[in-house]
Amino acid sequence: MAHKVVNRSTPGILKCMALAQVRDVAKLAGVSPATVSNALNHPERVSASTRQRIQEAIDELGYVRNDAARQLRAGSNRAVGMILLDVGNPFFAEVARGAENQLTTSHRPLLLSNSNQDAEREAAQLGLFEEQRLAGVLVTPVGNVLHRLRRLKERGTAVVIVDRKTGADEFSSVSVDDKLGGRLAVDHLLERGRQHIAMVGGPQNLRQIKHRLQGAQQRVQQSDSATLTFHETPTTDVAAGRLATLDILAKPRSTRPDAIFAANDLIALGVLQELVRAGVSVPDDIALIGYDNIQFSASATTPITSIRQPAEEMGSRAAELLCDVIDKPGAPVQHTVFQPEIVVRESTTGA
Amino acid sequence: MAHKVVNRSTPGILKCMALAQVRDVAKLAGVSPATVSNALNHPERVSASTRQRIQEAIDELGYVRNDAARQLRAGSNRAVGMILLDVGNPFFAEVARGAENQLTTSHRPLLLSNSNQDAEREAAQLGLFEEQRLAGVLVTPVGNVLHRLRRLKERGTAVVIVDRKTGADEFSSVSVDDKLGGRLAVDHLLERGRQHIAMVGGPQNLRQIKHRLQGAQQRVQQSDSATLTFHETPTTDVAAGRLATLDILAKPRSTRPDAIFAANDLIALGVLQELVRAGVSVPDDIALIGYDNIQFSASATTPITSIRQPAEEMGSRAAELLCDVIDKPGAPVQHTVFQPEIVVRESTTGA
DNA sequence: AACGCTTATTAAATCGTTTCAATTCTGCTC
DNA sequence: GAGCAGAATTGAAACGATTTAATAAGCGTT
Repeated sequence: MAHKVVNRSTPGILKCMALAQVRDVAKLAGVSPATVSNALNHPERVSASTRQRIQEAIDELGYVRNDAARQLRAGSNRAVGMILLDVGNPFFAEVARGAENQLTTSHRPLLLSNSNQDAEREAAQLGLFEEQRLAGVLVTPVGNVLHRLRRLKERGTAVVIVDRKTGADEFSSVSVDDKLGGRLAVDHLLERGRQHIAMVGGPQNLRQIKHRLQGAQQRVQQSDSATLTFHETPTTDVAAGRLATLDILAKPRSTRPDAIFAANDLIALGVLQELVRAGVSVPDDIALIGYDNIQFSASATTPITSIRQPAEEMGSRAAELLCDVIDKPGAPVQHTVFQPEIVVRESTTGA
Repeated sequence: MAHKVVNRSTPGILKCMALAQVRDVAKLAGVSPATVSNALNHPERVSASTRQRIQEAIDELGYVRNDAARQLRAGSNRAVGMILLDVGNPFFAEVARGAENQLTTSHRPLLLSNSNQDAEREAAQLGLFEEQRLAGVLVTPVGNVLHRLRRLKERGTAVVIVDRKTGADEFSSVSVDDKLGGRLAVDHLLERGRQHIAMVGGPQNLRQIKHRLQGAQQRVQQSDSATLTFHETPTTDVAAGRLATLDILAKPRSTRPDAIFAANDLIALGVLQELVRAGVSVPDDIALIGYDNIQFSASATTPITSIRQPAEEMGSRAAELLCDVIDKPGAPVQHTVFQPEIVVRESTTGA
């Protein structure tokens, strides 16, 4: 009898089990590819007995679905991507954890990546996400990416902004009132009798930091004696805090601040390290307050007062909003704004 | 004149620019889809003038390649995946950073995810990676996933094990000599005159921790007076360290250890917190040594002596090995074993 | 045994890109 | 201007899954 010639290198199983596909599974189970697909994606459509036979064939062959093909046909991808400003910062790690937990309950894989606060990297990552036709993206914008985000949205990818409220109501967002945070910090310092505050913080093009500074300035202006200076740092890590502190300590003693407000806790830790090394007493000589309330600020040489942001909750809420956007495309955009809280520790109060 | 009927909703640009594809670009640029593809993937095959025309069409339409289709046809994916034990642990974050930097130079996107030391999550992540036919995977195994990794390898996905040398020479790996690390830690404590050491550490099924314990035990056995007890914790975070410490402090004072060896720095920080809170002097009453030398251990209440692992280097080396495996499939497996070093700080020496 | 009616299964079309082989075009030599 | 090499371009066939609409099978009723 004549056989149709099969164009694959047919010895199949023997040759190289690298490429088992639905049709192999189907053949082994004695059904059609369509049935295999149904068994996988709509189990209720296929009888229990064939389902089992198919499962056995799958196990036997070690079949793993080719996601590219699936996606191409399905036209969509369940996964969502998240671009972090900096994985090395425990604050963002915690936000990511919150998002991940939430997404896991929605059975959506999360792809993490980080921009390192580099607009170019961010753009590259967005490009990847775009090419992958992800269901959604969680992003803390660093560069000028609004047009990219718009394009993503037009393409049907949901977008939620994390840790920053965009002016326009284009995207749902999760954020924290950074101006309030800045005010809280300064308020606390003034209450403790400090008058000359130095704020140390990463590049001003980071919205969050700019707002914290603005809040701080507002509060300072309400007092007629207090002063605020801003020491801009190129990055937001421990090293930045150390360098800035060296600068501050190099000044004549008379112009030294009596309090330092660090734009985040990593910077605060750096500041603390150099103050300790220079023999400056915290808080007696200089009080120190950080931002983010990462867990390490509580166990620092001198436990650091900090402005708490509900990191994990922010992540999970962002993920929740994202799922909303994905699942109900018509729904209005939503903004969740969290309130920062001050967590007072020794670095501003003394032992 | 008669037109062939196009099956797409043709108003195209007007209707919804969501779906510009090669054929739209081709039409606008007055060439065939094949040429567009060539312009994108093999620019040298297409003349400068058409290349430019195509580029203009792409910009005009906002065309973004559909990666699923590309992959399906190409059969491969440049991206590599990495499964971290815990993003919240700065050590792993730093390893990831190293890998990411290295991979960026090879123009390979990195997909991060974390298993949270949960075998089930790990398996799920591996499943995703498998379905995506990634070029390679960097993984620190937690569950029993050797068979999955083998399958990945058979399928053509490169695998490199991070932070653990598998017995068999199946996969290239990057690791640190954890037994030596354990010995170094105990050695240092004994040298400082400590005799009764308590090791506090996460689940023993984590290879790294088991090895650190073994190394510690070996060293203790070389002394006839020293003792070592092991306090197993279910996790490897700050909270675990705190809980274990409460247990230790609950014991009668006479049986208290005079030194604690924490299996990592997060645990060490937790231990330190509870010791401080209980008024136990570090290192006078109890010396403390951690592991990983994360940057926060240097700025703790009492700076913590720690065993340094070259995190970033490990990540970049792992990525390098992975690229080797991907690019030269025939090459032999390679193992890079880093040596840990002790970084001495106050927590074992006094001020 | 013919009839509806539900349930299981399948053949064939499709997703959007890349690639191969074939074709057209270009410029150049003799 | 015929002949030709090489470059530029293209039509049509993949890639591997899913889906739709159609077919087959089962099953109780009359």
